[in-house]
Amino acid sequence: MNEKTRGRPRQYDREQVLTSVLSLFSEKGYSATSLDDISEAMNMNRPSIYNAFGDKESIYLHAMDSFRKQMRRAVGKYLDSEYDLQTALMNTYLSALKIYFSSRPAQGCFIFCTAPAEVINQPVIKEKISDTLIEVDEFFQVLFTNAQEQGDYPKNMDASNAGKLAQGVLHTIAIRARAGESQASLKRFIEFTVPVLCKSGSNS
Amino acid sequence: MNEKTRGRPRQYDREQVLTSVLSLFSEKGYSATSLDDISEAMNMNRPSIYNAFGDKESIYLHAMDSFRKQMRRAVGKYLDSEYDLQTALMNTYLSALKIYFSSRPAQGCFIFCTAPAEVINQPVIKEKISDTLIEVDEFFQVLFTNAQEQGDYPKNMDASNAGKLAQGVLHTIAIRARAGESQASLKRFIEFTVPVLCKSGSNS
DNA sequence: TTAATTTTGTACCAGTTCGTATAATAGTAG
DNA sequence: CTACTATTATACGAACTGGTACAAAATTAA
Repeated sequence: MNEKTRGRPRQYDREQVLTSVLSLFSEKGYSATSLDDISEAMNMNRPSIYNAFGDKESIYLHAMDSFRKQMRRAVGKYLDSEYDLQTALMNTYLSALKIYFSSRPAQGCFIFCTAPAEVINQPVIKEKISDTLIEVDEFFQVLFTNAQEQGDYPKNMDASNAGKLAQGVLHTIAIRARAGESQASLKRFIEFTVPVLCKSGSNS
Repeated sequence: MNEKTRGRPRQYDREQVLTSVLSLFSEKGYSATSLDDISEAMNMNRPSIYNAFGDKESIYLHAMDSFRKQMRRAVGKYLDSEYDLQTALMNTYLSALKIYFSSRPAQGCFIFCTAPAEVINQPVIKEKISDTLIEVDEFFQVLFTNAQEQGDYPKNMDASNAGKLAQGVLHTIAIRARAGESQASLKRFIEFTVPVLCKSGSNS
């Protein structure tokens, strides 16, 4: 696995430093994070960082990708249709909660809590956050479509908008976690919410 | 209304410059906005700004208050119980949409899109955003409680969490608007969502 | 007028910002 | 051993940062 290349060998591990800078950006946001901060967190000096990841905006974009990967690893399995709708939603939200509360104090969702601030003057970030929204919408939409096929969700409901609403729940718990609302309170909230999302239509 | 006071008269209008700086912060976020930007937007020089509003963080907090006032003016009337639940929710969301799309490009909600980024290292902003969440939760909770009293919403449902979910819808349309989703698309989304929020329980 | 008071305008400061030019280092290839 | 190459390390610079000291200006009070 360690192909020998010419030149001085790099001392950093790409995945690892991305994780570090992700948690740094997650704490301070994009604009409040300086390259000195980044350099210290990555334990790399400036030219190395530039060589590896480009400028500050580009580093941030890499961090966004890294976070998306992390989320996919956590919830991708719930796309398998062995889970019924209610279970898949519940597990997805619980997985998200775990990530949102994984540091102290809770930082919520890296993307939805820090990227929106930058969006107006940073078109590339805007595009990536929009892309993220679409991917997550599709994730949830699949859940509802599968449920419709299995008679678990009314077919007259719009699975696309249902998916958007389901992502909306993610947004609000992200913001609330970061604002200091407790994990227990948010767990009660999703326990209330999941049945609402599922049964809307003609159930009891 | 123009009480004569000693000293050189001020040349700025407090409400007006707050509106200006609100729109500036809304565009760039807290950290990316410099005092030079602020000074230019307010058309005031630095010492005057300090004298009137304090330091940068304090200016931002004033802008948050100003935005909250604006929202209250827009949706406060829907607390009157002459509106049924569905109408009150719909009108509230439509009013929010109007504000979220009031500039080009759409900037979404000033508070929920720019403040969360700063929350971890700025306790005062964290407290104010938490305070905002509580106020809005209570607003929506009142809507559901009133509906329960009028037999318009099932009494076995938890009005508090229903209110939180209703605010969640606000969060997601705020983020989506800022990320570039169209107003028409978001209108369709809330038209789907409002019935879901209202009928959850034992309706058709 | 003169003094007192408040706001405005200018100019500055020390610290930080992002980015890069240049040199040193640690490997491989021949 | 010598060239070559890729990474690391140092150091710098021009622009900008938030905040303030100090003087000028515009008003009221006496």
